[in-house]
Amino acid sequence: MTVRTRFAPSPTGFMHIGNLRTGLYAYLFAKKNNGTFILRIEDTDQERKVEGAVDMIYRTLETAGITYDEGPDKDAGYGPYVQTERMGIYKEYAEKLVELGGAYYCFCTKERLETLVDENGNHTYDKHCRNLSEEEIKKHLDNGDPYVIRQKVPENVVSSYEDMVFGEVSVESKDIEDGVLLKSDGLPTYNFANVVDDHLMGISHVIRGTEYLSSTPKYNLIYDAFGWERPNYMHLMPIMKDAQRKLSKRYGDANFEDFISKGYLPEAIINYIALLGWCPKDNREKLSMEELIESFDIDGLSHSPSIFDETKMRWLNGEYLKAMSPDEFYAKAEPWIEKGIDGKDYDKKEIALLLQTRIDILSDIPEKIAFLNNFKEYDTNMFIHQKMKVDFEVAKKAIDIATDALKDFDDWTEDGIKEQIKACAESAGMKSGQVMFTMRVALTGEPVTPGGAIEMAVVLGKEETLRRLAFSKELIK
RNA sequence: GGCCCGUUGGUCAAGCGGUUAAGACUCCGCCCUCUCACGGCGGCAUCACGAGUUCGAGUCUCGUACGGGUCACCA
Repeated sequence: MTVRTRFAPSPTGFMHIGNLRTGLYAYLFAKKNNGTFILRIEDTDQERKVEGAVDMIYRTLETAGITYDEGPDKDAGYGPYVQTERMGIYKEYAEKLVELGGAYYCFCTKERLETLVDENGNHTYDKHCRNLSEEEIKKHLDNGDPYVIRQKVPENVVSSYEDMVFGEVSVESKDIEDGVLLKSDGLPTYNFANVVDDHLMGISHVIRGTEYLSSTPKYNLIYDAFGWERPNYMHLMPIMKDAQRKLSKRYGDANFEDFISKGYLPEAIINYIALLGWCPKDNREKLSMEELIESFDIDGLSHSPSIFDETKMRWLNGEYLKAMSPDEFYAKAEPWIEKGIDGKDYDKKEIALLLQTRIDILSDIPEKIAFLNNFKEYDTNMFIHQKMKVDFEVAKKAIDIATDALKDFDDWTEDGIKEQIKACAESAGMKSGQVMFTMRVALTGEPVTPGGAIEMAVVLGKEETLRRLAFSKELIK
């Protein structure tokens, strides 16, 4: 069987993580089965359309590494791939369905429809126009009366199908409404456009959110009425913000681009969301796109919603950062380091080396190195260290030792400085650890730094190192 | 409310009738160590509840509770 899957987002804003995951799974499933992955833009809802949203979809898929084989700009004979460019098609098929007995004209007014509300406030259609005679229909049509075309749901049948994730799903036809297929403005509803497009585009596997799980039998009835082959279905549980709420655009940072600008790597985001609702057979946690394709299987799909946990995504991102070569990491980190040192003349490569194992996301960088261009009065209590046996007296002595050791010293390398400090500490009768601890604080004014005293001295350079030592000495007094 | 779907630690989750109920994140402790981090080792903590089927149930069935979805000329 030729596998053809599709991702059909609506251009109504930025690309939401949950939505992206649906696209990812459709992509993985297609690639796993040597199939074709198709992008279709579902923009029939003109009211919710957002300017620039289509570009956002392209951009997101590209940086996420999800490449479609067919789409608006890659027509393989099934186009157009944008629903508003397919408008003529739907009306034609809706009329065809009427001929086939699977749909009918409905001339009910909005006012009449509004009176049809059940005790729970839900709209229900009473099939008023289902059995209009040929003459009545013709009369309305000739009058130019506005109309919609509704699905003619067969009576007393049970529509069921085998969902690839949930197994058998069935719904009785009495629970299915004669829904609108073609609106009075001549445009199709999602329900209809979706079926027609999926069929015409030869979609073999429909992969989408569970919100469609219970309406799928209704769509199947349309396939049946046309005499079309039904596709296979895979419904996906949503990604949640917490136990009750779906991840929502309103909470701000649930979209792909935001995470990218916060310093997440696209591959880490993809990896993480792939694992939300799916688990590979071997339980691996870090997988590249190729590995995801290789190990993707339906068995691993979850039957229950998953809560999005940014803490874990941070961790995963950190793993990706650590796995990079120093050069790769530097390329990614450089702009953030620049931001942190604010134009000061420090060796950015050296700084990158210190940072690589100490951050989870790139945006952690500026804060971690702020002390480099911001060194002023600090709390001297930092010098007091029980375990190290350092107090103010020891600290002053240690600073003196360090200063003396370095003021005429020129081998400004890690090894060089380290040996020099060690030697001088010992000959002064002090533990090198005490000197280095003190020196680290004296050089940074921070309780926590991305590296020890020696590394800090190397990054700061000789001149700045001596200046800060002197400054700290004064401060302790 | 009707219908549909679901429920394993705080979170992601493995598990497909017999397990000491994996693993990961988080958190805590220890080791390493000039702070932190990395790395290594260890720890806390889970089968929603009740019946049934069975020699045996997280795994099967049925109820209950809880959660989600859906009932539009939105997608």
